[in-house]
Amino acid sequence: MDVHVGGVMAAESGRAKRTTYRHGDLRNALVEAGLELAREGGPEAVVLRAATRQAGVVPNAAYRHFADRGALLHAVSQAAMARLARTMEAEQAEQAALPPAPDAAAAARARFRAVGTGYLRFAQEEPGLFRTAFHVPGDMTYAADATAAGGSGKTPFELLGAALDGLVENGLLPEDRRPGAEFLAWSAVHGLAALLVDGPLRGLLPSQAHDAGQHVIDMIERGI
Amino acid sequence: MDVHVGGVMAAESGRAKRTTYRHGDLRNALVEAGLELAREGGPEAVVLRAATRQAGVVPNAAYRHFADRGALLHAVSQAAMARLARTMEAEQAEQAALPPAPDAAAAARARFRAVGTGYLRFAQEEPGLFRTAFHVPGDMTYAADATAAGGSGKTPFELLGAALDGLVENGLLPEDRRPGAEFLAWSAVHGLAALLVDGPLRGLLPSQAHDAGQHVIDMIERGI
DNA sequence: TGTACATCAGTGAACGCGCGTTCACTGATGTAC
DNA sequence: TGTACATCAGTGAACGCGCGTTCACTGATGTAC
Repeated sequence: MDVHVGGVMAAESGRAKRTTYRHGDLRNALVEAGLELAREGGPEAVVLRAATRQAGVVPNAAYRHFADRGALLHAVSQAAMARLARTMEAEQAEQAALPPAPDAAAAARARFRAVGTGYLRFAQEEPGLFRTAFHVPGDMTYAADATAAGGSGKTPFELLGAALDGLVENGLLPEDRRPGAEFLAWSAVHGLAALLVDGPLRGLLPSQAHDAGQHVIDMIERGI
Repeated sequence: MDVHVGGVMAAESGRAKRTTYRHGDLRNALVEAGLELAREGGPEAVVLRAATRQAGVVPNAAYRHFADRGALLHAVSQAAMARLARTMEAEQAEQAALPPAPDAAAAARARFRAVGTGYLRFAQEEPGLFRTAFHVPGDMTYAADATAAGGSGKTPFELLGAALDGLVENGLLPEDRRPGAEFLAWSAVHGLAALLVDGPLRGLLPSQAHDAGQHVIDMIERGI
């Protein structure tokens, strides 16, 4: 039941064992290994030797694909950000599919709330990846960095912007309040996420965390 | 111009040089050294050997006062939290002293806003300490941990709670909105802090960051 | 007031560890003739 | 279609590093008589 990928024998789980001298897709394998490490230990756990070990390769082989450990970590961080984007997109899709077709304003509002709900869900389900996504900041705010985007080609920040635009278009947010609104919404949701992931709210049950998330999003809708 | 502290010769800056066999106040010196390390490198920089080096002592001397590196880091984290509390208290005191005596409601509101402003000021001025304060979460939410408190004996979380109580007492916050309000306010302010310290808003100028903070606090007042 | 002694804070030397990174290499792959 | 060769992905061995932690020790301090 092994799967061949360019000369790689990948057991269905655990580390790969190669049958060929060449690996074939080492760069991706290292990023994937890095994600696995980050999932459990956050950015500090993205250790070059551990990643190569998991890819079934000698440590210095990584240097064919990354300048140094920082470059690997950066790639992993971008990949984690892309996963965040995908979770947000999935949440939006789910919300859109669920109930009987509502009016356009209700749909825009649901899309906005799904942005926050998806963000929080990702933080709770994948705290290690969440922390890793935000570890190498760069400028993901403005740049449309494709490697940090989800299926729609939008980064998390761009998804939020689009949702806010939807609120304005449907008269749910006055146009003069639009500028800078992403930072207000983002701060509130990101803060709850940080408190849940790292901080003193770490012990909350998933249902409690969900409720807290809905309350925070309520506050944003009122206060934005 | 050296100052004697229990047999310790402390140069006005830099690392201490002892004249006596005994140090006299090593526990405090290690926490202080840890704070200095954390200030520049966050929690990861709180390295046992570096702290003892800075205290002018052999590495294993630390084990007279801390069970292991984690215990030292925890103490440093608590100390950082206490500094956060003091910054918030200082901000409140400043606000209270400034303008002509306003009515009680305005004072309560100013005290509330000062909680957030002080929190954000600390995050910007001392990002390393801010990250360190939140690195070992424990349960500072509920426990009145004296070592994490400021001059008033209140932890940051308790300062926020008291400010919210003040809003209720002065009719600025409906009583039925009070429960859980600290988590809404905290999330929003903490999120902006995290984005400023670690995240994509890291490059903001102090004045821009201040404006963003005031907007977030405005949102909280509206949406809470 | 003076001496003997217990306490325990800090010393000195050493350990094993995993890390990132370097070097000169080997051998599979794809291209040119 | 078959052979020679350049390319470059992965190997193997080694390095120096700072780390946390352990051990048996030494000597300053404070207390009991």
